[in-house]
Amino acid sequence: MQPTIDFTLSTAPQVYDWLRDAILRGALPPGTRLSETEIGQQIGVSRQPVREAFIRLTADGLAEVRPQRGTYIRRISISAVLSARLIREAVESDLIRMLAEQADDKLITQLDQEIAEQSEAVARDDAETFVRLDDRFHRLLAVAVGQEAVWEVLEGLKSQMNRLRYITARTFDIQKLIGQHAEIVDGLRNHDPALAEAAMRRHLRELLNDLPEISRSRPELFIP
Amino acid sequence: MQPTIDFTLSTAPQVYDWLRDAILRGALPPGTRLSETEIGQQIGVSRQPVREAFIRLTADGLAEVRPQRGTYIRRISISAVLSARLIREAVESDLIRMLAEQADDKLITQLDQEIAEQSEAVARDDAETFVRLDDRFHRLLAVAVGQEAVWEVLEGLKSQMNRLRYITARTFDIQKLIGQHAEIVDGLRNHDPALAEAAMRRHLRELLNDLPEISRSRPELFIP
DNA sequence: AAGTATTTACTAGTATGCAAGTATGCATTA
DNA sequence: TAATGCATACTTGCATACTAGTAAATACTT
Repeated sequence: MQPTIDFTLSTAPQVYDWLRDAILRGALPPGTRLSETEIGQQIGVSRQPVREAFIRLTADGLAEVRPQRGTYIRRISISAVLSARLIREAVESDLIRMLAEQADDKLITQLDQEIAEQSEAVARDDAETFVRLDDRFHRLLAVAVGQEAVWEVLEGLKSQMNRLRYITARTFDIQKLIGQHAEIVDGLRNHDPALAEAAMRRHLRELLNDLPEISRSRPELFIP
Repeated sequence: MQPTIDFTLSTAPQVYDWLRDAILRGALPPGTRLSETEIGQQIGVSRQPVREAFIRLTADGLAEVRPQRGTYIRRISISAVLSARLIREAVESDLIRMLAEQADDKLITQLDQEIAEQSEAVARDDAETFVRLDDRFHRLLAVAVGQEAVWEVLEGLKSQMNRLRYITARTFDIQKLIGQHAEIVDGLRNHDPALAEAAMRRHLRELLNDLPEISRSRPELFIP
């Protein structure tokens, strides 16, 4: 596990991107102890850019600096995950209602195509691709109502949820999720805001179904 | 304009808090050029803690570092402000619906009291106090449904909106805002989720009424 | 042997030095 | 006069030295 640093560019952002990705993928599990010096030596840079990466990770809520003691990967905050889900449901519900009133045939066709791709991925048992396609599907809905900036905000909030997703990826019933995507698109196709919203809320409420079980079986990963 | 640095604590976070407050209050208007060295000399610390404060401000979207050129206070992003408002409306609407089903007499009394305090502030023509009370009112609603963490997230998003608020504070029709607060509480009093939600949406949709005018008269403060 | 002081090896926080890129004003040139 | 080259004074990015605080192992005392 080693990043490729391009020394013609600034190193600090590259260190940040590398560490952030590693945390979200679970390669650096909660509670892991990091050290500015150690990481710096590992990738061949001084403490300084590593330190700056740690500061940004702390601002993201992904790391925690204990002065004169060390820097630790933060445990997953259950309340932060639940908050992110609630916010996502509220916002995407509003967006989908707006979209139901203005969706045109071209968009519906595009969304049907997205769902077909998702089905292909699940047929190949390719969970990782599905996660990517799922993100793209929801993003596309936001872009279609001209609210790409809103999705960017949700993306940031989702970081805590994503950490969970990598832990629980196997237990998802992906086929069911795709069916829910189809229900959402049906709501758009019929220009029925209430239907689309109901489908979206049902969909997003299922995302954390297995949180209680996971947090019971792996308590060392979580804080309230 | 000078912060008081407590040298028994870490200085970097203190520098960050000071600069952030100055930006949100408009004391450092968009486009202002900062310098690590200059700020450091001004408050008697080295470049390092100032630099770390700049990094966090950049992560907040409040500053922008141009390598080898300087650090600048970011202009207010109109799309970010609009996104924050949309998200706030979606989330607070959901929260107020949940609250309408479970609000008890004690809470209603407390909210009535809050509104009374707001009226006192407007009677004294004390706009600054009203801004504080307004924040407390909305926060209280979130806390009452057990979603304080959600409000913390909204607080972060609101930073761009707050910069606007300090510019436009005088032009607000505060009396009208208080009336809308009362409508929201009436919805809760009658345990009528639809009524409460409608009042909340009406309320939050007015917050940016004067954005078009402000952005036309002060274009140097904004980017699309 | 148990408990207490001390040493030692770490940690992050801060200050400073150097390198490299940028902007600006001035001198030079056509 | 206008345009170009260049010296100079900035800027941030990174490396390094030093400080102070923490924790754990070790030595010492009772």
